Amino acid sequence: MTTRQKLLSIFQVLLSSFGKRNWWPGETELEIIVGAILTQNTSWKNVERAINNMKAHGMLSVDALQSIPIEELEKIIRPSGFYRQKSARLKKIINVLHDDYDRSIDNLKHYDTHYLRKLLLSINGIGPETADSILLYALNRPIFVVDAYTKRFIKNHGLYNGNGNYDDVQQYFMTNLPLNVYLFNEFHALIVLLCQTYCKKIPECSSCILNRKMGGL
DNA sequence: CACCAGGCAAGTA
DNA sequence: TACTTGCATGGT
Repeated sequence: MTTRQKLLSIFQVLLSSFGKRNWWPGETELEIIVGAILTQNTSWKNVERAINNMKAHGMLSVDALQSIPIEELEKIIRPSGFYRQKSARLKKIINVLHDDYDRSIDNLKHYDTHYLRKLLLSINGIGPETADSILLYALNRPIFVVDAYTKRFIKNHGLYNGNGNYDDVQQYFMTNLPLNVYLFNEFHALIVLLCQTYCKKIPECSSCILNRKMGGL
């Protein structure tokens, strides 16, 4: 069984067990970008509070975020934690959109994925996971998102024995799977749900659904 | 009470 | 290069 076959069969088990996750929660591309920053080391529940506050204040537009004083933005996103850092980070990415890309996320769509990843990573406060989440979930690019759950998942199930470095883990998935937006979208979301449900801690997840349905792989 | 959550950057050795 | 620390709220 090749790695590709193994990963695809895992994906099928997760999909049939949990169903489509339909990520990313969010009505617009900007809301997805905002959520990607607000969820940095933060539970999604708290991010929802912050985003709801933003909606109530009409803050989910490039122009509104460009205009609002940072002190006001801090108050609005406070429930998401790290609000001083995150308000500054939101301001930085909005400044790039506003000043360099004509206030429109649509204009980003003309650029290739590699260029956009470099652009996102050049913005202070956007690291690899946030950049890749934006690329996959807001801009529909075939980029595999790696997070703490992904690393826990491959470690717990003995799928990959590298050093756990972000780029290496990402390459493990991207060289062993077809570069498909739908696949990467659902796979990442399903890994998150799997870990939230079963694989709470490294190194054991004996009750994990994969162990039961696939004989421990 | 301690520990964690859909990270990142800056500082240290 | 590889590790440590600060950032901050809300839930368990």
